[in-house]
Amino acid sequence: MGRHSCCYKQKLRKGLWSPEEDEKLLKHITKYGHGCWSSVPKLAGLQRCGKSCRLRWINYLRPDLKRGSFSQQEEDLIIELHAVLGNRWSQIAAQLPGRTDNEIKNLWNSCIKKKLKQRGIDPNTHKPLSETQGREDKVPASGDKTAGSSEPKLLAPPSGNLNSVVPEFAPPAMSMVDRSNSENLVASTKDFFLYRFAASHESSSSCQPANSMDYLPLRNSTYSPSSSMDQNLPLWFNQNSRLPDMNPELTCNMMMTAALPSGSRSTASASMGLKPTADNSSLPGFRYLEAGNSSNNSASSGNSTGGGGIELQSNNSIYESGIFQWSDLVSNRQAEIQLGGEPEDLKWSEYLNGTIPSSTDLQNQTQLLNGAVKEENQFPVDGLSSWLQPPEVFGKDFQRISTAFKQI
DNA sequence: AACCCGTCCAACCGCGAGACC
DNA sequence: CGGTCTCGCGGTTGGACGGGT
Repeated sequence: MGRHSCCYKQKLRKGLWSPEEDEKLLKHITKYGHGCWSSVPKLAGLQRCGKSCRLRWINYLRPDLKRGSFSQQEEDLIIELHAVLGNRWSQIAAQLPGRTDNEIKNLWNSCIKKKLKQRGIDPNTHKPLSETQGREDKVPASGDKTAGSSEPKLLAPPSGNLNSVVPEFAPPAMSMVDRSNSENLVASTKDFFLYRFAASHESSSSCQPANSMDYLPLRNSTYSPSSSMDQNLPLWFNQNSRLPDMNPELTCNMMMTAALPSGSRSTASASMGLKPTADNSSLPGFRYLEAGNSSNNSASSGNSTGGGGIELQSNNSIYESGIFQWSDLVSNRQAEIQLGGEPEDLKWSEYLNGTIPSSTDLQNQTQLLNGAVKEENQFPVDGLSSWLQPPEVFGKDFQRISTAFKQI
């Protein structure tokens, strides 16, 4: 390990990028892709290190970047995600389409922190300042990577009262599976995080990882203004990720029931090998799911309202029990989603497909849900997929959560 | 006009992790 | 199995900018 080799090289430019440099980099990457970043500057004729080129591309030149100030919805989402994820800016950024981790980090440090403090909330713990002031001197200095806010909330909820952080959260776990009391305590907290992941990933209508095209936004509010809530709930799973050491059935049930409204329930298999393709990525109501690897599964078409969602087969649906009220859960989100950025949504679709989704997509969706799901690691999007790499957001986080709860 | 100061943000730095040899 | 390379992440820095004096 050690320092990046490029750091030793001489005669490399540093500092702000000139328009000419931007143009060179942009032309090179759009034409050839980045491949190995260390070779990019040489091939592009830039006096920069590969690291610098990568950063410039990710933070500035990438075509899917959203420009302009953050909306209130985006800020709220950042705060919520930070409460759960801590300073994992890249993962927070993955929930905010077109935004970079750097951008979000800057926003947090320069703006959101202040706002939270003005509201009497500790930005590190998301608790009222009055609660945390006594312990303020014990907060590790920034730079201590082993502590602070970067990993604080996986072993314990951000506050004693989950609802204080996620007001709409209603722990569904107790009614879902018959567990012992001790298990319930762990499971309810675990459910909270699983729920938070599902919820946070459906929380934005433009739920699209910022730096990847391997995860497509499964949203249709853009295309179907009168769509019901279920259509607005994209759910993301890394097709490469699994949920190690967790009961897959329970996990799947929780994830899916938390993510889908009762009105949209149809059945699908516990093994969601469904992956986004250029064709299905923009399908209304279609959700990209993967929760495991079991074999005896099939997806079936949904006859749900407004385009159909899919849900894991569940013997213990919390919806059927009537305990978990979807409408309460999603009401805030729905408002957010419907207020969400239409231009960006359209941009994504156009960007990926070159067209705006038509009604034929609905037919495609049905076909897909009937089992004609094509497995693809990278869907072809006119070469774009070759230089946009998938994040490991879910794989890492589920593993972290799983590990964390194993320790409880 | 000149200076100071605070804010914002692009870019850099150092490190961990994984791939590869 | 250890060394090297590459990538990606999070923390930090420094310059541009704007407002106040």
